Amino acid sequence: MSDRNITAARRTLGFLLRQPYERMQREVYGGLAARGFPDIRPAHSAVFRHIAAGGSRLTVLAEQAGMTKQSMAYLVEGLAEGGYLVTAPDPTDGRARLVKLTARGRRVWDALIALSAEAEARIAARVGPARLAELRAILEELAEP
Amino acid sequence: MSDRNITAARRTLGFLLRQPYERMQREVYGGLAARGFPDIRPAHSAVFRHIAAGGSRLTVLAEQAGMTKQSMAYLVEGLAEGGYLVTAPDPTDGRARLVKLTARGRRVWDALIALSAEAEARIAARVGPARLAELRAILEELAEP
DNA sequence: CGATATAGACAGATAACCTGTCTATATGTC
DNA sequence: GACATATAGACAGGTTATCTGTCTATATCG
Repeated sequence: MSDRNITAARRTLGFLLRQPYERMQREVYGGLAARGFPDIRPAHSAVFRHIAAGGSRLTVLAEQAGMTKQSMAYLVEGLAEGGYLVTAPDPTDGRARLVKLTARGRRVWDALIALSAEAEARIAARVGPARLAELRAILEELAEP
Repeated sequence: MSDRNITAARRTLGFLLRQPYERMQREVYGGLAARGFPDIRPAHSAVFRHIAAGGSRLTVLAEQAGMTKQSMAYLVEGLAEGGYLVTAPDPTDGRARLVKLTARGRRVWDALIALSAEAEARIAARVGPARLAELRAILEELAEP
């Protein structure tokens, strides 16, 4: 009734992908806020996802996340202010600085993984573990090259 | 090597959902630009997706899209400037205006549907139609309540 | 050593949202 | 019909997450 256009055209795959993605995002970042990290936002995952144990260069992080150095610098700056990261000069290159997680940052990373797993478990509870595994397999296949 | 963290934790479902979603988005809106609609951006789909044939009220569009009236007004304003929409007073309510697609707006809608179908067909070509149908079925199931 | 490339800082812009407030118009109640 | 309340949307202003362009300091290569 309200969505005459959509149902006539049926829902696009993009729309169908976005719904659970955004739902998971709300659940995960809501959970993070509830666990005492209210200033961690979805965009920050670009940092957490790629940062190496021994620290990473801004430029490398930006490249891995597929964004500009400036954008990454903005995200890193916010996280550093919140005490999730520290930066130190790179001893092997005077131009560079290494960005490293603090203990607090590592706790966020752990929480992020745990909350994602919980959200995924809720999906398994809804559609069954087999369907979830199928979904995962297809998405992994799509992610490949 | 670079993604030690991620592979250790394996890729989150959220991450796996986002990749094809963003890819489709790039393909669809890139295609739209190539077809002569370079000023249509992903956010505008919130308007196209919900607008009724006879015109819709701003407030209704905002509600259907899950955003504020102000945000919807911003999107509608841009589309009206581009000649994709017109607004007219609602004859049944002096406070309201009806937002309607122009012929140009309808061409965008058609292109949006066609380009989404093409993107989906490319996925079918990669993973096979059966896998795509499975993906769609699971996502539809997740979208339900 | 000098030319060129790279790391990241600084300045400024834009898109896509948000909250809060205000006016005009409707609507339901007495 | 008057008045209280609700609704439609405009106006002002803020934030987040990106971008481009430019600049300096440091490296590296020939």
